[in-house]
Amino acid sequence: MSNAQAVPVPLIAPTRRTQSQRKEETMRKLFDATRESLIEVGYANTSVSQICKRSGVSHGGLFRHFSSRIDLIIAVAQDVSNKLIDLYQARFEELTSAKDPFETALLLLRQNCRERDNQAWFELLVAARGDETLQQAMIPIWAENRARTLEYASRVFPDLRQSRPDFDSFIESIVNQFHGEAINAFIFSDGEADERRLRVILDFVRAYMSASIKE
Amino acid sequence: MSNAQAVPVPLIAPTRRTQSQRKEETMRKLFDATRESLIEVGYANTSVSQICKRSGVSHGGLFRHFSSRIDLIIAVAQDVSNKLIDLYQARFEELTSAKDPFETALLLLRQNCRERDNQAWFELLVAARGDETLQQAMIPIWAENRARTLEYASRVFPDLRQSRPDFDSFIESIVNQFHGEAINAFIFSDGEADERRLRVILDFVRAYMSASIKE
DNA sequence: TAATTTAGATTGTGATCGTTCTCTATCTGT
DNA sequence: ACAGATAGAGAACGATCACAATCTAAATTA
Repeated sequence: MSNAQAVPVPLIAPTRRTQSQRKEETMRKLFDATRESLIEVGYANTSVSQICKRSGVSHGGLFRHFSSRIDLIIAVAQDVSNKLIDLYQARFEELTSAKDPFETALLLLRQNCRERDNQAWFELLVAARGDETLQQAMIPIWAENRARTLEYASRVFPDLRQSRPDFDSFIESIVNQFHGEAINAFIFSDGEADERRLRVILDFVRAYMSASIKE
Repeated sequence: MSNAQAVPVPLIAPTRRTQSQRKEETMRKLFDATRESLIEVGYANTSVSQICKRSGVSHGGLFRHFSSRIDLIIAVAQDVSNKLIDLYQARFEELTSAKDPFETALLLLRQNCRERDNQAWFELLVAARGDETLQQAMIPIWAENRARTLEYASRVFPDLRQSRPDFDSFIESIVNQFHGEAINAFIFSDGEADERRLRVILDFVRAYMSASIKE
């Protein structure tokens, strides 16, 4: 006992944080763990225990901040949507200075739809069918996601958006195509077939553009 | 007790059936109940109890014919795929005598993607990500579904298929678009926006056709 | 018709589900 | 420094999960 208590500094750093810091940090852990769980094991296997195990947060910790599992899921849906929108924005902002904006835009759009977080997004879209509460909560989140996507697209091609009343439908049909491709990729992905389809769609885009110039 | 046993005919018809008839009938009940459950309450809620309740078959009856829940799910996946393919075929066979085959084909294709069974199909596609066994089983089923779809499309437009090497990619990109539309419809459906997109795609199809004639 | 096999119903089992409860640790206002 | 409030840990709850074991009904074979 000669040198005991000589240095009272605890080995585990106390890391003094405010209550709101503590709260936000564990909520962030829960968000990340839930999103990862949705991506890796799917909605059906994203249980409370699964989330707690991945986040390192206890059941008690989880239910302090969320009154139910579905409440957390909904919060994660909003978070995932925000992340995806931010990615859209960041990439499309770069795009304004691209050489071949049409092809580059198409590639970036596809890249976004193949994003890791997009898998969580699809899990939530499909799961919403089976859960009335989730579905109701998803409607505004989904609407915002859709609107912001169109917003950035029209920011890249302002003239086109001006001259063509069907511009939004045009963009959405392309996005839908990549979404369908992403769903099928859940089962099997054929890179070459993807490339061939991209060329077909690029023809489609160019035809749409040239038709616009004609008018 | 005067007239008791006078007529030994049981009130509940005995309906004498062979063993294989009995077997097939309950398996059909299980298939239908599972498909309906997938559509109505989603994959996450399609439990063994749920299936038994809907089909009127007991747990014991279910596990006599399927060694596990996932075995039944896989069999249902094959069944749903077959139903969808049969629908494709039936509708496209009618199509060969249509006036405006392009627009009619597009409408029928969209109709197929909006089919009730297609919701079960998407549930299975997405759920397969979270279940290695299901995913492995889905690969050949999915591949067959994809191949047969292309087969019927090329049967309707044999000349186009001949002259254009990218015909398959062309068809698949359109199918993908409708699939993406169907996924979004899980949350919210905007009929007018769907119509506007259909017109855009119809322009796309016509452009593809006229480009073909040019060559 | 008797023996055997197959179909199907019922009940039970251990694991896991979402949620609640109790208790301790940490932070905040005084 | 002390009291009150908030954050988080962990055990326990009833319900439900996939599945197994046991048993009865029906069809087949002899």
